[in-house]
Amino acid sequence: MASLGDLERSVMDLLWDSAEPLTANDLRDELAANAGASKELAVTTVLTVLARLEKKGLVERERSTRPHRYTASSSREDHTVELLNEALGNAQDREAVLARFIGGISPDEAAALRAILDSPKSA
Amino acid sequence: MASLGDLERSVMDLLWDSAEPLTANDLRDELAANAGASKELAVTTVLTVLARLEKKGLVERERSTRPHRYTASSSREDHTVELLNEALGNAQDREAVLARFIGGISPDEAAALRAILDSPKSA
DNA sequence: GCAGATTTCTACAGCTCGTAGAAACTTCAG
DNA sequence: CTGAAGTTTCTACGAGCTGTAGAAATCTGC
Repeated sequence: MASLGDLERSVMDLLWDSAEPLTANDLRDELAANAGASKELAVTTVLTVLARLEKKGLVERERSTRPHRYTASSSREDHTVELLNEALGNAQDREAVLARFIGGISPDEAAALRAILDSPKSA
Repeated sequence: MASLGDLERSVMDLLWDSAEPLTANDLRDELAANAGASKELAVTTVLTVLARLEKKGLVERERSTRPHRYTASSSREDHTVELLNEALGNAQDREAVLARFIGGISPDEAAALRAILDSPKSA
């Protein structure tokens, strides 16, 4: 239950980047703006996608207000972490994977990682 | 170009676990054994899946031998790392994600990570 | 109560995946 | 060389997911 389609992803990106909840119309407008005039989606299209994202648990909807307002149910980072864990899930020897993974990241990120590991975050 | 279907995944698992290249018949038999008698796939089914996996670049095929022999083109770990990077790919602030990710792994793995980071692997 | 905005329902085309038969091809025995 | 048995390729279909949206139902303010 992870991979998103292109449009679903675009919608999520907008929701993640927005501090405020957005309506379907807001999203339609933003999508049009971001993609140039080439993309003039029908509002029903956006609503369908939102309904699907809601069903997938990725967005929440305020039904109280009349134009329903949608928000991402978790941050982009948390979502990405979920993806990472999912990808790691079906790996038996996690450590071997992590080793290789670490080997491939930039020195900056390695430094950041070390800082995180050494930080007293595990209270 | 990442997610595999159930059967595709099963086939990859067998190929990854095998030191030797396998034929479609080998795979059909193993699949039947692993899944109990419930699964008696036609060989053509296995061949179709193998062809698709080959097209995806996940398996390689020896056409020289008569029953073609198939091998995974990269190790399970390398493949998983690719998935990880793919998941991270569409995240802007990789460090924030990594921080959260690290926060969620087990102490053992954290220790392993530290060891990896500190090791003189970057030759 | 109605017009306009909004949401829900229904639908379809394109793609992937599991599944496999039919047809073509290869190879070995006789 | 010829045919049978094994192997591979071609073609296909149904199910599920995604982009897309019209039609119909619903709501809301005037």
